[in-house]
Amino acid sequence: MGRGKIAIERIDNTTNRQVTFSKRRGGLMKKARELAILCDADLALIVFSSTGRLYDFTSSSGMEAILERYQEAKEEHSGVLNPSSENPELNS
Amino acid sequence: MGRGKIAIERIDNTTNRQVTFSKRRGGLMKKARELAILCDADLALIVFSSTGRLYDFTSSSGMEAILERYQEAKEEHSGVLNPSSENPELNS
DNA sequence: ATGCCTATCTATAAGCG
DNA sequence: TCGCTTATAGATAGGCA
Repeated sequence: MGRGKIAIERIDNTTNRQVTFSKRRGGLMKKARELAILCDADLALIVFSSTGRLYDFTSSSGMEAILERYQEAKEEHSGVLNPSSENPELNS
Repeated sequence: MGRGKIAIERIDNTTNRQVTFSKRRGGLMKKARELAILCDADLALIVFSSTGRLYDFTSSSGMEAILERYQEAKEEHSGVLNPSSENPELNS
């Protein structure tokens, strides 16, 4: 999106890469926030720039809660088949 | 984006919310992947739908590595001030 | 309830000051 | 090198098969 299209491959020019990182990071964070609100989703986004800087975003429940939930989901995935003791609002 | 614009607030209609979730989740994952490639960023994205389903994406280094790195970064944040032993390619 | 389509709305690549 | 601007590529809301 922009005056010209670009290929999805590493941007070699450092300045340009950092500018693009800054712009796209913002856009990604915004999209993440919108998804969380619009669809009532619980999410976490962790980003490290190529210079090693950390940026993150999480929906209301917070990083710790989401990471815990992630670990639980992974455990279920590899063992438990009927997680009936959770999801009080699992409808549809 | 779309035939009409929408407000960023929870979508009440369940069907519509799930359709939107599916579409936007895909878009978010794509953007995350593009950011990782274009800007050589290391990132992790964890998403739980409102029905409790898990979706995730990580750049090449993988979820475990990124979560470890996240914890380390957090520790540094609250103590170490000069992480000079890293970033071999920190030029700008 | 799905998947594909496209008119519109957004994000953003280049430019400009 | 740094924001702010704007033309254009890209995402997607609502439709339709």
